[in-house]
Amino acid sequence: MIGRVDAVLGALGSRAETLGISEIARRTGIPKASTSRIVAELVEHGYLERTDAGVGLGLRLFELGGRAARPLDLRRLALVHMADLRGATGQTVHLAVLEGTEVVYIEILRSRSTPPLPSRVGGRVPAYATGVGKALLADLPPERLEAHLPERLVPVGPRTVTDRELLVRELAGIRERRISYEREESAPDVGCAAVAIRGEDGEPIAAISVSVHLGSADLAALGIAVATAANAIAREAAKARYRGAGGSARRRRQAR
Amino acid sequence: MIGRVDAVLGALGSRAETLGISEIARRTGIPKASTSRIVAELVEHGYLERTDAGVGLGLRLFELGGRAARPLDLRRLALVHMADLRGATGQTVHLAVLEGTEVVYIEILRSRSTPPLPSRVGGRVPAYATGVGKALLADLPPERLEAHLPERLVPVGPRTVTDRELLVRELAGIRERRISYEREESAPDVGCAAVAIRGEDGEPIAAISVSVHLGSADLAALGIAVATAANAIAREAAKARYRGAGGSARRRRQAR
DNA sequence: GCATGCGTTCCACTGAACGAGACGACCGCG
DNA sequence: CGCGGTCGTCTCGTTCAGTGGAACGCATGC
Repeated sequence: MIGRVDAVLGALGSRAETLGISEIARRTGIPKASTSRIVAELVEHGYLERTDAGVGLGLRLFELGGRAARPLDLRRLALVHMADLRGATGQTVHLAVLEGTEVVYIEILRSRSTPPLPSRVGGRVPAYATGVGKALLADLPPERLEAHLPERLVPVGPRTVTDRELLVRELAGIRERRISYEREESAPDVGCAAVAIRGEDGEPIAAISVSVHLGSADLAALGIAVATAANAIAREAAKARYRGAGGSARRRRQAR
Repeated sequence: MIGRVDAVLGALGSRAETLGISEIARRTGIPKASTSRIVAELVEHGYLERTDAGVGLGLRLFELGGRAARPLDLRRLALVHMADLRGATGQTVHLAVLEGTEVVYIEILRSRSTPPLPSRVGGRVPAYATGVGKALLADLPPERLEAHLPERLVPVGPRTVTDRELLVRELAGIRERRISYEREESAPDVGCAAVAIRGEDGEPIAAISVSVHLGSADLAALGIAVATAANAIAREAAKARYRGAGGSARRRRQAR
């Protein structure tokens, strides 16, 4: 049942649109009568809303979304340091987490000096094609890397690395030097320096980055500033005993 | 089933905390075994996350929340005008919608000149105790007002109007002059001028306000600026054929 | 060791969820 | 205007997904 609810919500959330019952049914593969019933119940509870143009995601999600634990925690830890970094560099600053094979943007402090970026708070981009994503992938133990790479590396931007071996080698380099660079891998004309942030247990919990017009700034110099901010956030996380999400067996063992 | 899911999500969202299964069960009245199963399924789909401290709302809600139709639409219509208003007044600007007996804040552009406000994007406050709420209540047809007032008007701030007749009379005055004022009804030391924004069909779709230290500014003068911004937003809404949420019978009739 | 509380799993039960089909409303087209 | 197609909702017999009490292992405190 929750799978069906998720499918309906996902159909409406994938492109922030309103759809009719029949179209939702087509997209989710759920029969029309069932779709109608599920939608009616979701509307009743505020998760969906009816408009003249069809059904859209409802205010209840907006309210609950603002209370999601990880964004709240990470923002609390990172926001002042992000603002510091934006102040120091004059560029757009991102905070993102790794989720499956993608990064989800938690917070974006925008600057006019940076080109318009396709990134969106709450949005997802394939991790391998972004600076923050590569920083996070590089910080994983090698045996866990495979789970976070899709089978095929599809081009996202003009210079996305789609060769798996090349990418793995790049990640090894990032692991060594800790700073990840992106050059037009996710969007044209965009460069970026990113660093993973570690939680109390040394595991990566998020990554922070500065984005620029490619070629307009020295990425290596920016990388040092980003690493500085990442360290400050990591220290806050350690102080708060913060470790991100996941009650996994691995973490359970370490805690006991 | 969706009612139970909503109860679980609501228990975790009401105070942005993490809880154990047993505590969720106690708060929702759902038996522990069922709670455990529902939680497991919600975790599997990303709506909840497990941490060391318990279960919290998950990233999926964060992602979907950012795609809720009404906040997206209203922000698109209102954001530049809100920024204009903040620029002109130097104060914090709110955008809110009426939902049941409460307002939900859609966007808040904060200013340092305004005292720290308890309002929060995605948060709820009783409508009768806020400037934006009273503006929206006043703009309702009288026969629909009762549905948006709670049985008992509970004090929220030091000067909340808790006498029903007094409030109804005040709403009538707001209906006449259109500008709603708030003086410490929702929080101490806070004054506010607010105006309802109408959609294409003339129905109230949201309200916009400026908040100040009470006594630090002329609320009537601010009210005129707020009305100016509300008009501009209403014009955008009309241009976009925007009418807010609700596929009600009343609206259906007018559309045909 | 005992008591208490936690979270998970099991399993018999049942009623909530299910989907095919019907139907009225609406729309576009000839 | 009639027809065909699509929409969203409702009906109803079916069934299986969801349910909750009980059991259980684990952790904690006394």
